Amino acid sequence: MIQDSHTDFSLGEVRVSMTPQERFDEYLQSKGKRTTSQRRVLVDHVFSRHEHFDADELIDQLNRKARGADRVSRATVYRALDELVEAGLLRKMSLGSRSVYEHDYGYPQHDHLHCTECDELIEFRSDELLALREAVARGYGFRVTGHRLTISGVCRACAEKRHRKISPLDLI
Amino acid sequence: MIQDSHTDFSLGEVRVSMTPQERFDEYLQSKGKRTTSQRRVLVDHVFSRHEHFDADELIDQLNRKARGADRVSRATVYRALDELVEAGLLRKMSLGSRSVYEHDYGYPQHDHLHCTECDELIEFRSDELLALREAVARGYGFRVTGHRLTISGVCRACAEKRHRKISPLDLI
DNA sequence: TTCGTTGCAAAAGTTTTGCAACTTT
DNA sequence: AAAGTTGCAAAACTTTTGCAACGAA
Repeated sequence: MIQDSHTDFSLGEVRVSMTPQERFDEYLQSKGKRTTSQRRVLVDHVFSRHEHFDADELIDQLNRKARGADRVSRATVYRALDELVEAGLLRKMSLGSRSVYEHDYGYPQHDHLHCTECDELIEFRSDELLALREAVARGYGFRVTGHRLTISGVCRACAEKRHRKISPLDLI
Repeated sequence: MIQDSHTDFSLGEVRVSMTPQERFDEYLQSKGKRTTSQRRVLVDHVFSRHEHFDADELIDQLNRKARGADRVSRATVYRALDELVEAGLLRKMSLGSRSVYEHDYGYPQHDHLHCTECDELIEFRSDELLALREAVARGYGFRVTGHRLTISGVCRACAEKRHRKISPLDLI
């Protein structure tokens, strides 16, 4: 996970010159905040996989992993997630009642297909969309800082599951 | 607000042949539900203006309007909002901690520019986006049912406000 | 009369916060 | 030592729900 900082570091596709840990430390320093074992454990865990997660899942995973000395409390997780978002390491989105987080640092800009049956999030990239958002914004004198597109529907797997359950005759 | 049902009814741009009230009644009937004074008051109020609103705002407005006999309780407002969404009259989105609602029935498909300073929502339409979403989905064998795009940034008014406060010299 | 509806208050679910004890710098 | 951080429990918020009284069909 942690590498010599002179080497480029790859998470997904974008190459960056610091590990998430290093980048977070930098953020903390710049804010007069401190590097603690809780923050280290949390960042390490969050960037060891590239899945979407919510606060509750993260809390569970951390508790299962480290029941001992460096447990991270619920409150601390929420506080750290806010910091990671502010530091630009994570992106937050609301997908249901809970907020969902995903990697931002070292990960390319993308949007999502959201399957409303199984809740899976499929990522996709579209440069056209970036052009479109600029074109729209220009028309309103709007200064864009970002966007979020979620296309909802049914993923291939769930569509197939349905077909197996519903006989073709039922569809007439 | 209420018109002869043989006349077309216009809310925004799309012409429909029933008032929201009529359409809601139809939905209620089809579900074996009943037309009550609370539901009438609520639908009437919601479709008397074309703004985005959340449950709390709506409850306040209704209480201010009708303090007397046909008050609508908090619980009933939440229950009715769910029904209006299911009936296709309203669309629900989560923009912060609260859910925000907007007209769906009789109103054209659109997306939003969201100003992060003043929270204003500016609506826009883009046919290109509809094409884009189909193209993307096709690539994943995904069956689209809808989408939501929110472009965030700073609206013209807020950008100007900033300029007035910050002298050009500060920007160097 | 039957059965859906309402209002209330309590409950639920997620996130935030006050505070005393504890760590990092 | 000074100042930020943690964990806990309580609080804050939004939304949902059980239930008895009420109202529509």
